[in-house]
Amino acid sequence: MNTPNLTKNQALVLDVLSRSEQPMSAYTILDKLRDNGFRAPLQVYRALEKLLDFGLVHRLESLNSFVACSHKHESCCQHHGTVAFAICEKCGQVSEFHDHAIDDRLRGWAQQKGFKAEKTTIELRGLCSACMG
Amino acid sequence: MNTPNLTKNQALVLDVLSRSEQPMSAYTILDKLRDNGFRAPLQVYRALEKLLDFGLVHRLESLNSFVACSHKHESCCQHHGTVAFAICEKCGQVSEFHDHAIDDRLRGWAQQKGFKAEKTTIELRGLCSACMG
DNA sequence: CAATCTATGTAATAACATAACACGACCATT
DNA sequence: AATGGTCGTGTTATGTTATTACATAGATTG
Repeated sequence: MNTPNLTKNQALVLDVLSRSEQPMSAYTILDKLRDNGFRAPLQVYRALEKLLDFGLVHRLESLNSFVACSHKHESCCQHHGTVAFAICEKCGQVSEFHDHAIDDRLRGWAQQKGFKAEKTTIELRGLCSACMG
Repeated sequence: MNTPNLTKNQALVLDVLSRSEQPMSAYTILDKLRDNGFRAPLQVYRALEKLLDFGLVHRLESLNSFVACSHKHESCCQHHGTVAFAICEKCGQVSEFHDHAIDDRLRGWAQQKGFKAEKTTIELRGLCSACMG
């Protein structure tokens, strides 16, 4: 899944997400793109679907929101196994990380149980160091 | 957080969830409980909120659904650290498991980054062994 | 040119979740 | 018994997230 040329809508959505410090819901993205001709949620969801496929964007399940992948451009996260997220409840900052040991344990469990994992979600909700005070 | 006596609504919701082979959305639960006098989503959500607190029910973030905790009664999951779920896309079966090594790695990452995790979500989506064929 | 594929636009609706307000049961204290 | 507090509950309305269905336009290819 190499990152192909993006369509206009995909580029707009990715741009908005990339500039944001925080995850955004589809509807927030929609609002930001009204001036660019976006009228309906579907325009956002369709762009997001592709961007997720390309690995340029991640979906945060526990927030029903989306973030741009923090691994800037070219050859993104595919190489790193599962992506984990630490989400600060206070400031909204999201840290993306990878851990091979965790991947191994999950793979081990799946193998032992005969479970074939297509997609793995790991999300920590809490407070980042800056917000702990 | 010991498991206290449940109220009528909490008991009804837990009962419905416990009998189900699959995770249920709040609205599906609501439908099942119409005959018991449930009329509005809030009745379900309020019961779920408490059951989640008690650790008798888990929320599956990637499904916007709920399951009864598989550790039957008394002294549930609190003792096991983070709970992980493997969810079969085909049959809906959910397997709940715990892994101390994963807990350790996540704790290690958090400690190193100064992140205080309040709640951790681990969900595998895929196919269970019975559905792989 | 037709056939097809992909991206797009629009409207309507479905699915998930919460806010706001009211009422009654229970319990403690006065 | 009266007061006040907390908690569970019921109801209506509303807010938020996501999808279905249908129509159009452009590019590509046989």
